Amino acid sequence: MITAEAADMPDDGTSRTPDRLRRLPSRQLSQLTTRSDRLINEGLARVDARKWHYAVLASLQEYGPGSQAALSRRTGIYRSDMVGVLNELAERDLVERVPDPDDRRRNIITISARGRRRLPRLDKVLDDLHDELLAPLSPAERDQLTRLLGRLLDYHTRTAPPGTAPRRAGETGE
Amino acid sequence: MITAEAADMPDDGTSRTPDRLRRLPSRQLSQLTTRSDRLINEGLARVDARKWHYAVLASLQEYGPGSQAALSRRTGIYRSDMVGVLNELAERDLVERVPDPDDRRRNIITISARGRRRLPRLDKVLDDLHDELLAPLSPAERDQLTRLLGRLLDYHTRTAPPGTAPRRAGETGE
DNA sequence: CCGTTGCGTTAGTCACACTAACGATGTACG
DNA sequence: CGTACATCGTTAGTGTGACTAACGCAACGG
Repeated sequence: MITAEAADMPDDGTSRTPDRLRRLPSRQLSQLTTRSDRLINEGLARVDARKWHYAVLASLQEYGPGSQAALSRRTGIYRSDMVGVLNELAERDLVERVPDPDDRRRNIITISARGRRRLPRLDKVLDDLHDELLAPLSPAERDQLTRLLGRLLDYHTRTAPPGTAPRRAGETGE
Repeated sequence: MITAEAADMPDDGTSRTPDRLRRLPSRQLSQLTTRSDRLINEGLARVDARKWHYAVLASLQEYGPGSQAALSRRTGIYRSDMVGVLNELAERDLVERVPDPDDRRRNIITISARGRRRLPRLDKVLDDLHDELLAPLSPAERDQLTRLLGRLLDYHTRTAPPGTAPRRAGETGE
């Protein structure tokens, strides 16, 4: 009783997603992430921010100033991409980038007063956005979800730290 | 007692992710999805498949043959991208693409014998990959997770069907 | 002194989601 | 019956995110 083609319900298949796909966690994750990312990006764009901005500002606030490389490690943003993010933040006077006198390779990034003021504002925006994201879930369920995700994330960040490159495997056709 | 900079634990910040970020569901989702996607893509690549292949084959198996547009709707793959996916599947003789005599705009896509044989193989591969993906969770927890994700997905697919374009909002700088 | 390692930066790759526009066809309606 | 509109398959292109490669420079370590 899986297919619904020969029966009396005329189903050209236009209807909806196959069962095999609907319950596939990897698929649920990527679909939901697509929605989530869109929601967050749009919301942050409305206040002229991006999620990387928040990540960097939060990191500076919690751990204090640091080099770009350190920031990269804290936030998970690649150091190649960090350059641009810091440019954007500096343009907006949310951080200051000054050369480290003790190690002339480094820049030291500091959160500015303006950046410090910005952070709670972004907290609020994100909070509201997550309210929309998690709308159908009760507080307890939201908690469950973040705990489950947290555990998975822990597991996978331990076993596969970034830099573990994606393999390109056997291509038969083409 | 939030920051750990002035105390006795020398924390250049290289350590780890700020708390604000770690518990952010949207962030957990995208990070986990990155890992998940990598895992799945690599796993499928090893058997010369991609997730879209699976999606299309599963859809054909469950709902029977259909036009490319119908397949798009079932799988969530955009019809612009469906072209390429079907090319790949046809190259591998997993589907057949024949013009619909009743509607000359349409192609009718049918799963081939080979495709039908392929599907359980992919089921197995995906099953194993999900075992790795969800490794730290008990069966009950895995179930919880998929139910929570399912509900969120339901909610957001109802309220924001694809085609709801991402807004590009006020850019002050640049 | 020299090799390695870390830093900031530039440039480029690949996949994904999505838009725009096209020509050919089908459908509805006045 | 004709014409406006919708749908189909297809091509091309956009923006973002994650990531690699390579660079020149500076620091560290033997």
